[in-house]
Amino acid sequence: MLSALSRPSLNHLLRSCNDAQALVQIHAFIVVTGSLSYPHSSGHLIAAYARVGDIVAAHSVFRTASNPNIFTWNALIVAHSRRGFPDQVLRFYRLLVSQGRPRPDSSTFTVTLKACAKLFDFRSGQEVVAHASDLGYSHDVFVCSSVLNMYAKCGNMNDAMRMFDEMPRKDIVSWTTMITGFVNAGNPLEAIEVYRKMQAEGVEGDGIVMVSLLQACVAFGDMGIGQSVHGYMLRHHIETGVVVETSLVDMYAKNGFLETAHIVFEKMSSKNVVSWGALISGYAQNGFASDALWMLIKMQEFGFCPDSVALVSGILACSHIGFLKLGKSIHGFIMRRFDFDHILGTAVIDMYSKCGSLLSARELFDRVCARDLISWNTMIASYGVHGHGKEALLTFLELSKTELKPDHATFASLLSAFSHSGLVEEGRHWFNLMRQEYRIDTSDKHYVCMVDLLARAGHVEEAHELIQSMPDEPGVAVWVALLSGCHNHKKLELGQYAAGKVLELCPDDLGIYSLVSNVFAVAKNWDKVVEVRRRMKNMGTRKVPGYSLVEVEGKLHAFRMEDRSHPEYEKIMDLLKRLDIEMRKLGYKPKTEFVFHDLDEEVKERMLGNHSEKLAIAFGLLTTSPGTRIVIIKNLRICGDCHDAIKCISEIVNREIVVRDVKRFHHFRNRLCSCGDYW
DNA sequence: CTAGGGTTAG
Repeated sequence: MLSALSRPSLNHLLRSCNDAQALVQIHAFIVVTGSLSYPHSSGHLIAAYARVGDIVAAHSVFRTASNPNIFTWNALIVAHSRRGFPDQVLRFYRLLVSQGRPRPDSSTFTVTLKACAKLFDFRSGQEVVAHASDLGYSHDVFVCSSVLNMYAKCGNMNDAMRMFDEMPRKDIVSWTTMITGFVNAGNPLEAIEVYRKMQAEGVEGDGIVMVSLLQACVAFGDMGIGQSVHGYMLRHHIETGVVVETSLVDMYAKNGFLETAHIVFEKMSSKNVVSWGALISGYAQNGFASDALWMLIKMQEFGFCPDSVALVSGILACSHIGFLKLGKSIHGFIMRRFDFDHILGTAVIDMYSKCGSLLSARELFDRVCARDLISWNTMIASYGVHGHGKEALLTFLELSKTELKPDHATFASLLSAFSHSGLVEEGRHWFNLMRQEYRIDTSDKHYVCMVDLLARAGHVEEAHELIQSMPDEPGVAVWVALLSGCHNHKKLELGQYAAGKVLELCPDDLGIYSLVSNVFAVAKNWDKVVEVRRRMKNMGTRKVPGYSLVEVEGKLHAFRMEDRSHPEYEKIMDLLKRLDIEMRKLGYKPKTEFVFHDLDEEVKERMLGNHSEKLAIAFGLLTTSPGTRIVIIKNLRICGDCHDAIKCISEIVNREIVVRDVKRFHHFRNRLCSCGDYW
């Protein structure tokens, strides 16, 4: 004969049970001894089943409970909340309310309000708030901070603030709710302001508050505040866990301090996939592709399976360096393990496009069901950078047939596609429609596209008039667009005016200075030429070294200008020498004006011949079979001489050559180039 | 006697 346990010891047993099998036995024991009728015991049993992940068993206990009290109900509702089923929380809350008994208590309301917040369901939230206040919970700190959070998550910071001000007692949770609310509303200044008030009232921040503050620093883009938060945490011995430390890693990474981010990461007491994801995305977003990919491998060596965030960052890194082979294999990994969501799908589409495989990008775009506006924008932009303006427009028209509404980014991509393809009429037409029909505010970006489009086609006066009609002060890119158009069409007067504007705005791109200097040189304005040259010399230290990447048999090969370190250097130079002879027969003349040093013509020619893209192409020709297409990824803008040279090379060797520079793709096939002049 | 605030991505 079994004897029943006392109520406290039974409840204690249930609370400490974390093993599914043991729980089943305890359950059987409870049933046999008839202890289920103890108050709270069925609640504890439900909670225990929820803890071990058996929501079905939790349900059945609830159903068989003879007289469920509020504790039993709460146990079931909390079980759904913990397992991430906010809609079920709401469902059982409504069921409870419709029965009229037992009376919901403070916990019922807090959990339900949290569910509304998660679902961004403001209407249900208001319903719950009304009910809670009817039952006299308007001053309950727990209920109040849940209401604050519900308002904040539903984007209603005004109501949240009003209620917060009226709260007689505030605790650390209600303060934090307001701080994070403002951070998420994109108002980091207000968030920091609330924190200051909290401090002034003598409430000391905890780890969670620090997380919010670090996020505020990221949103604010202020490294100084971030570091002082870190310092404060150390001085005040604020308890840190994975989440807090991950936020620190993220803060340093997003501000571009990858070394510090890595040190903090290494020192973490424990790490999880999110910590890895924060560091990897930091590397990927700051252009440190190889570090991102290295850490993606490392995390697996440490036993972590990459989540979609880490994979998206890996994909992003591949896009950066044109690593198609690895991008493809990550794509495969995703297909085996995940369903495509919007973000994964868009990242992979973008990767194919950026690695030169526009067709694969489109194919995936058509196959993936998870498409949102950003996916469409990405596809339109992909056509644009590849110089397929017509297809960009067709895709835009397809988008128009969906429920999605094109935004400023859609039009930026579309207009840019027109400008890269020389579709002047379309550009004018859609620019006007954008403003008049779609009511989208024009930004600097849109003007850059339009000025570029018009000026490139020779309509420099119209482009200038457009600039003069701009509501805000035009940025340097707008003037550069006008300048390059004037340069191409030998409009010297306006060109020099635009050049002056460009110089005023101090761009940090050497290529732009060379364009400026060129315009003055053509106009025989030698004083200005000398001045520009002097400024170029002064910024020599800020020069980014140029490099080109080419993928051969799944391996990336990097070349820098005059890079003699490559084992095949002799063969590469030999091939380039032989090509040079053929190129000259086709009328190629080295454009020595693209060497910005005062040197002999002969030396300049030799320097041009050593440009990284030429080395990479020669290596590609030597190592791939005839007829294969060669894709080059360049970190700077392709130079005008290389542009001419590659046109000829493509014809001589009968290969399709694709060069991606910072702005767009240049497709070369048999002396045709999809983008006209190199600018 | 439980419940409310927190980390990474296109």
